[in-house]
Amino acid sequence: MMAGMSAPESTEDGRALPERLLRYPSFLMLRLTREARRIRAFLGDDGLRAPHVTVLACLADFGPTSQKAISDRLGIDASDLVSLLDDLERAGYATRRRDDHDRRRYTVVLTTAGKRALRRSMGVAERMNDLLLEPLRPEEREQLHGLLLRVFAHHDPGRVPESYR
Amino acid sequence: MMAGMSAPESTEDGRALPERLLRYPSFLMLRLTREARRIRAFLGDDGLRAPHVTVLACLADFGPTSQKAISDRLGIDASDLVSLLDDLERAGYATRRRDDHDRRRYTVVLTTAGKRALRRSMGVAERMNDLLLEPLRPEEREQLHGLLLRVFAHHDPGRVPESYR
DNA sequence: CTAATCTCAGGCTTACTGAAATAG
DNA sequence: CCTATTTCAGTACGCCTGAGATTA
Repeated sequence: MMAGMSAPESTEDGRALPERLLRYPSFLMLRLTREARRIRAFLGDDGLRAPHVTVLACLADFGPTSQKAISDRLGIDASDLVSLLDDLERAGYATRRRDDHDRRRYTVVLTTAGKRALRRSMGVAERMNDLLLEPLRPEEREQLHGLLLRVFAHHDPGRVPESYR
Repeated sequence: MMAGMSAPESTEDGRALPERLLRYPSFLMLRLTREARRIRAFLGDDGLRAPHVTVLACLADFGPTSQKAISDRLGIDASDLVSLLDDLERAGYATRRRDDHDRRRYTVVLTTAGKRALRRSMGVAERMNDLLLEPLRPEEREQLHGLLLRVFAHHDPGRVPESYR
């Protein structure tokens, strides 16, 4: 029938979200993580997703470690870590070596190619961050970051190193 | 062998995350949405998850609408909406009525029980918000909310009604 | 014998794609 | 004939549980 029948909202805008939801920072963060994922996909896929990069950063910053130690540090389940490391190993970014002192353990080591991949990924993260926080001035970005960090540190004490506030 | 062998990090703390990741608001938001989910689970499960509540709020604020209109407004895929509405209908919180003017459409209506359920859910959301933002003072919470809202409005123009900044 | 580490199988949620059925 | 709405089937991800295999 008529095309505009279902959209009498030229001013009302049929895309507005319920205000009672917009009031909650947790709701906004949920939607913004969706946006961040979209931006990251747009910037180009190097085959690495967020958890992969997290693991690479862990290996780079804290050196070769067992899978259990990675799991504890990152809060990634040990069983999920298996396939992540399979991916990284297949791509040549990390290797598993048996620990001779405790043969139950593997020692995971970052390769040279892995370091390169991490550097590239951090470049993408930087551009994504710029796009995501585009409307904020530098001091506002710092403000946002500081508030989020305080909230996070409150719920996950120990995950934020002393040196980093 | 020795129990403390794998934890020589009394000061180093084996749970610290890589600083280069903590620098990114998007990383912190990702971890905080995990925390929010945990808090919500802790507060008690009324069987409704976040998307269910979002749909209820949509119906309450904008009245009876077609599934397509809900999908467009909330950015929830139409195919995913099907099972959500199945859940809500089964719980007696919403009903589907054939649209007589366009029999392809259903008109989704919020029931009285649905309004009650929404009120309860918003109560849970309020307590979750309090727990999540515990370390922040009221004016800091307002600051955080304002910053997140501006970022969100920038990426999803039209989703934030004019009346709501 | 008990416990720790790694692995596999599988469930459940969110987000998405493609296609069928019905109706305009 | 082509399009719109709802629905279903199936994929992939993140998060979680439970259990097996190997080793301490």
